[in-house]
Amino acid sequence: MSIVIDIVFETPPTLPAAASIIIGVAFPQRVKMSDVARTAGVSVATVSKVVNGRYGVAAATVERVQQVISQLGYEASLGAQSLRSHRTNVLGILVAEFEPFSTELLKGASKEVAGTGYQLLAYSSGDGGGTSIGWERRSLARLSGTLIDGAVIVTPTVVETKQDFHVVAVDPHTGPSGLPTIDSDNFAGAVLATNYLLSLGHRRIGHLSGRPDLESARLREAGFRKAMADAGVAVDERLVRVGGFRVESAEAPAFELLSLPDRPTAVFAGNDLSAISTMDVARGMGLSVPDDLSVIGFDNVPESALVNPPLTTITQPLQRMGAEALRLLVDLIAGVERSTHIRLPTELVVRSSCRPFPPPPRASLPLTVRPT
Amino acid sequence: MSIVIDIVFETPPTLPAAASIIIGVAFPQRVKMSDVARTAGVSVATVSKVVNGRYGVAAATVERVQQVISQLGYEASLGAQSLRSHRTNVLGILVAEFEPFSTELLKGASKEVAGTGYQLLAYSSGDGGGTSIGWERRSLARLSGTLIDGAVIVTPTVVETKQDFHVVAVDPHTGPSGLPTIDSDNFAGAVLATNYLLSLGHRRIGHLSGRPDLESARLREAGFRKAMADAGVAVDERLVRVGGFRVESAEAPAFELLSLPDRPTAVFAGNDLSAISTMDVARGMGLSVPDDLSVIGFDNVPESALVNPPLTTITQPLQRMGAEALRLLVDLIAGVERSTHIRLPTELVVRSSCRPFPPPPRASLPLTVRPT
DNA sequence: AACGATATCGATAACGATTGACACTGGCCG
DNA sequence: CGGCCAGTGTCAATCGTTATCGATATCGTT
Repeated sequence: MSIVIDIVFETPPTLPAAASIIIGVAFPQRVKMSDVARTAGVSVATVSKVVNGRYGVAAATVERVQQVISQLGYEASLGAQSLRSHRTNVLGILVAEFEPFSTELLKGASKEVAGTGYQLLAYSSGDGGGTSIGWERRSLARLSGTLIDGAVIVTPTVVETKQDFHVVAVDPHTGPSGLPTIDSDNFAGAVLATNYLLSLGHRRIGHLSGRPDLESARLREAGFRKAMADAGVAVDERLVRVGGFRVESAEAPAFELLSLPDRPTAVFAGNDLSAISTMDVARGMGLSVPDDLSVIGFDNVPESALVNPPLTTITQPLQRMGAEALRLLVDLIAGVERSTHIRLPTELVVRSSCRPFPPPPRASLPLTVRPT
Repeated sequence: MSIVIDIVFETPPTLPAAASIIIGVAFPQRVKMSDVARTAGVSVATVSKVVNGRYGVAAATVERVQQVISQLGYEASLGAQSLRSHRTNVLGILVAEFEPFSTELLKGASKEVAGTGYQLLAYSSGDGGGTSIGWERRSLARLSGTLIDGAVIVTPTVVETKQDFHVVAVDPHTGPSGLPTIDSDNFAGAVLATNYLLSLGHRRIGHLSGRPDLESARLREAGFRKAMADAGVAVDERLVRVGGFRVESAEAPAFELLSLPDRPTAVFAGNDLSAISTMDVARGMGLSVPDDLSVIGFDNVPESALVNPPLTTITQPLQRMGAEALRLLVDLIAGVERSTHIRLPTELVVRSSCRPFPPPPRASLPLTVRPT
């Protein structure tokens, strides 16, 4: 009758048939190379040769072994394989936790990895709160040498380099020195953000800085100060606090900032998460964003467009950064000679979380009604 | 002078000092258990006992070994460890690729994993295009038994269960049968979406269905048909096409749909990515969304709010689904008796990609100007 | 027919960590 | 003073896979 009805009714006889064979019956145990060897009547060494396509196996044997492999659904154990051969064709992305920033990088890397022959393994140390430094080193120690052929590390603060193991850092501690690095122009972006607030008339501008151990956080604060100085506006140091780049860690300093007797009229948050946190805190204090307080963020994670009001922010091309990091890593492993530091540009994205100061006379509604 | 200035200037003497010791000098090689043993003057077996906190080591020896471990920065190789002990305290999330849907689940799972003692490993088979079925089985075969203690599989179509290995499926092929499953109320959500378009006056409504092998896609189409039938509107089968849940795979069918002589006035896309794709195609054909075409999606991935115009869609609580999946997996491993199927609710999120049909007379601007 | 040159395949030793079995060291008691 | 026991620590086997190298079979050549 209809194509789609057909699909709905035709699928069961095919797919579930295969599924029912497989579910819980066929391979109750993991099938290993020795199973394949026994079934095919050869030794595990021969199976290994077939799997890795090495020389010295008769065509007929290759055929038979491959038959058995696909029949039994054999797949090499990543753990055992890497333990022995130190080559897995898997690349790692090491993050402290999966938050918007790192998942955007992940999306970019995932697109880039297609066609390279590598697979992607993202590993979270589970150290979200940043309670212990050195998660990068620990994760790297656990996975490198075995399991992965190279790694992209997101916002590392301490990194060691090892022999024969390639690492690319995204937004690291030490800035563009030492490790191959991908970052964006944090300084210019911060100047952009601050100048935007200044151009709206704000003078009492607060800043929630990021984790002080990250180069990007320092550059953003430096850009903020530079723009303020160039505009001839003195920075009130009470308006500069450590926000820590996370929603939870930004709450207290944001509250302090907004509790000041002469609170800022605008806040440049070190990243989008702390900006979102600031907006929440402001709302909780009965302040309206942007009417009572302008807020600008940094990063342009997707979440920044989802909040109310949508956040004005500085965009860095996160997915592209992830893709560039992956490409750089692949090139390093392949031994390609190339530049090992890539800095991508930042841009201002105007949404709705900032208003001029002092506010224009509210004639009707702040939105200008355009004539037909 | 100020706290922040202090931090900025005080950090260099401390952190980089530590970094410079570590970078490229201290541990050129991976440090393994035998290194620790040699340095501490004991055997590897003793080191293993200390690491795993087993009985039979003198307090003084424990102390000394731990000293050496932290001094050398030893960390057990995940590969070797799992190969032998079959217990790693790492849980896997298996996805075909890292796109908005799976990364949202990842965020939710990442939050939930904190405090459970597990770490998270996300593995992408790299099979983005869905070219080969069975990526779930292959990934599972590669990682289970070794490396991970349990897995969350995202949108699997074929799954086998193994002994002593726990798997939770998110949005699977077979619906809530067989595996422990997390999904959302796809049918109700689709009815919601379709009724919304109907309530706006649309009658020629197209549908871009999802991957026909996913239960969620079938339920969404079924909900669409049910709502249409209940409203007494016949479904024009030429307006129902397979969109495949991905941006690229939706382009051709979207183009076909919009090229019809009597094209639909509204499209219910199977998910947000194909909705976004539809909007792109429409723009490319000179059609305005929502003036010439209303589009509604499904999922409410963050990207849906970023497009222009922001997409009206059905929200499913993706992060919560990821969190629930992880919690279910942890409970299963711990042997907790509990319900193994969780269905979460869906809701309509109205943004700007849908308009009434026929359009209201355009007096001035479509936005009503509210009196002061 | 006898020989060596290939082709094919299998036994074996790692890789790094875990673990049960076992050997050593004292101290203490009979 | 010998023996026994508790307390420590080491040996060796093992997980699943790969690399080396030796063993066997096959074949052509003279």
